[in-house]
Amino acid sequence: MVSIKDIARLAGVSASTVSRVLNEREYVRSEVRQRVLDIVKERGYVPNHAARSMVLQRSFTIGVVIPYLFNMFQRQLFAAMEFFLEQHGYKTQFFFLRWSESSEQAFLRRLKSEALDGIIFVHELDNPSIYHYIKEINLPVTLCTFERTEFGFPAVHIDEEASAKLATEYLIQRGHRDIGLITGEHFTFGYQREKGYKKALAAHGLPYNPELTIRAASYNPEAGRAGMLTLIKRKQPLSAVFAATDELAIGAIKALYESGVRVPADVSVVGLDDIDISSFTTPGLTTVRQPIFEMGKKSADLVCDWISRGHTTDKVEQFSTIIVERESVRTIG
Amino acid sequence: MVSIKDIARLAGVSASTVSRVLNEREYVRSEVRQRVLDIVKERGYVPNHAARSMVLQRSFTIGVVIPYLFNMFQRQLFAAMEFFLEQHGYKTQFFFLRWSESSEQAFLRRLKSEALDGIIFVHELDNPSIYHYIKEINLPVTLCTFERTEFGFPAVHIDEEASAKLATEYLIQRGHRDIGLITGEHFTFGYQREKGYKKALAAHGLPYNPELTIRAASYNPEAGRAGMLTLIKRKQPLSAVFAATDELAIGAIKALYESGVRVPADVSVVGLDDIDISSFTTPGLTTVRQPIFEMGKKSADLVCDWISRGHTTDKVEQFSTIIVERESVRTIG
DNA sequence: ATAGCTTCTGAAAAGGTTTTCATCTAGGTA
DNA sequence: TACCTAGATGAAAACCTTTTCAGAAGCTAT
Repeated sequence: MVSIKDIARLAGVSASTVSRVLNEREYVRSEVRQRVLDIVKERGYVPNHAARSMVLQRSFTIGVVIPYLFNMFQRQLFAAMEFFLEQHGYKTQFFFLRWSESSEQAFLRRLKSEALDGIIFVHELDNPSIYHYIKEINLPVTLCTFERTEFGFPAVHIDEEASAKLATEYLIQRGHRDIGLITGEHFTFGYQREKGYKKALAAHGLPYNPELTIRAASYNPEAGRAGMLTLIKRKQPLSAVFAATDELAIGAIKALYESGVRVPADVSVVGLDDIDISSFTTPGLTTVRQPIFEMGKKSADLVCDWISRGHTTDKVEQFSTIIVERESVRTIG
Repeated sequence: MVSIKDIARLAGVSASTVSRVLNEREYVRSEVRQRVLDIVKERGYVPNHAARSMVLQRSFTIGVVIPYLFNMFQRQLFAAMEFFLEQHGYKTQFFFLRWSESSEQAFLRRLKSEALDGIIFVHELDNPSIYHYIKEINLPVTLCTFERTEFGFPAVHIDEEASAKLATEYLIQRGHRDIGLITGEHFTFGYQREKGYKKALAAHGLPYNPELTIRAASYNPEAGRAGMLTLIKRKQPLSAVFAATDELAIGAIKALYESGVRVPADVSVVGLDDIDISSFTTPGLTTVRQPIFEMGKKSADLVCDWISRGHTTDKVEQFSTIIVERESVRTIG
């Protein structure tokens, strides 16, 4: 590997001068500059990243921290983040937290060992000690899909509760009274969406029947399918289901189909997220759209803002959500 | 940030000794070792990654290079790779190639600037110059989803052609004669799968009708939907479609459904990949299974093998594929 | 002629680690 | 007693950059 010293020697100048040329500093004769540039090009010289990041005390990379459930929603979010982070000149480094103490420790170690320039947290962590640490070392950060106002971190999110309420009310307005819920555990959004569902019922004077809610093991289609199957077994009156994520909804529809229940003729289903596969299911999934791409972009912009500005902007961006009507809901009565 | 020197000072020893303790070298009194370890723990010291990687001339990270089509197949592949790479003690760094000359140059620059310990290439690149360069600098590498025997790189892949042939023959054996093809461009697997389709027709004495093949703009559901729509417009006799990827198939089914054509009653569809959403579509997608998880694992194992062994194993692992029967195909006649 | 700028350049330090080499001590051997 | 060896430790070099500081050369203003 060719180093800056090699270039210096070849050009008959010092390493400092080469560095000045490369970093576009002033005070170097244009004739010298050209000579150095030529040699750099000829030899294919590229600055060593480790050396640079050591002396500069930064790594030009943003960490994206995410609990290990690598689903379709996250895929879309990542694609957006990576794209815009790169536009800002940063590399993206993913950290998949695997929900164990040791994985959290490992994360903290990596956080210290690599001089990350910033972090995006996707989904809320169980253990707030990490946030305290980040706060303490004053590392640029933004939260994505949730907020924690007490830390003063910038955040981008939707109103989870209101969105779930919107989905549920959509069903109520179409005459549904016996509405099931399939949600998951461990993540705040799961609980918030459950709360939104309950609020919708309450707002319309509908009783809450615990027999109609399923707390699935995860948020993926398989969990949705299993959840729907047990819901069916309970033999409660049921005309519609709100699934807390589109993936759960897709699984639920499959379970209904397998059980000979027609969607939406017999049971209606609405999801939340609007991942891109949702417009390709049959029937098309009626759901609440979360602007995934824009949220990814905004997250990237906010960390980079903090970094370049040198201090937090403390900005919380709440994106609004809308119903997107497809074919999985019917109007009754 | 606390450095090795701080620990040394605190423990009343030299930095060398601390380093020896941390790297589990011999020749350090157990009493001293314990003292150092205690202080390391107390201060939360973690070695600086940039410094280590500079002196060691390695980065403990594997690059995963992939053309920018971040689809569901790749999501599953990534999840597997990242998981096993971490088990081997490596970090994963993704490089999304965005199909421009400049993006390839940028990739090469990053390749040189970060001392990657190894690379996994997913999907074949248009431009073989990168492979030549890798070969030249003798960087541990493995190819995933394709092979290039002339370079002697280890590879994990399936027989694309045979798998497509298998899918097509499955339709032929069920009495289908007028079989459409929806594939995509730019990627070798797309062309190989097309070839497999043609071979199946030929092997069974069926004529190849170019009016029945669609070369879609991409490999995602949207492209599949658009492709199917134009195929329908051509008004050729058609009883089945082979879609080169499951995502294309999902889009095709949607288009059929929108056009009032029943699947599988009127037209049968088979895909290839068996991504995990395929068992959740309605009807369930009959497809050819590619062992995605195992392939991801194997790719990780092979690079790590090369690294630890110090020389290439030159091993090409061809995974076998099987039909997984679901509900999107009917038997006629 | 002197002092004081400007422009350009190089030497050297710094950043945090690993490793080599040298040194020191204690114990064993001739 | 003199010498050697093994174990334990520290000093210093090396990895590759950037940046600070100092100095040289050429110019302008006094």
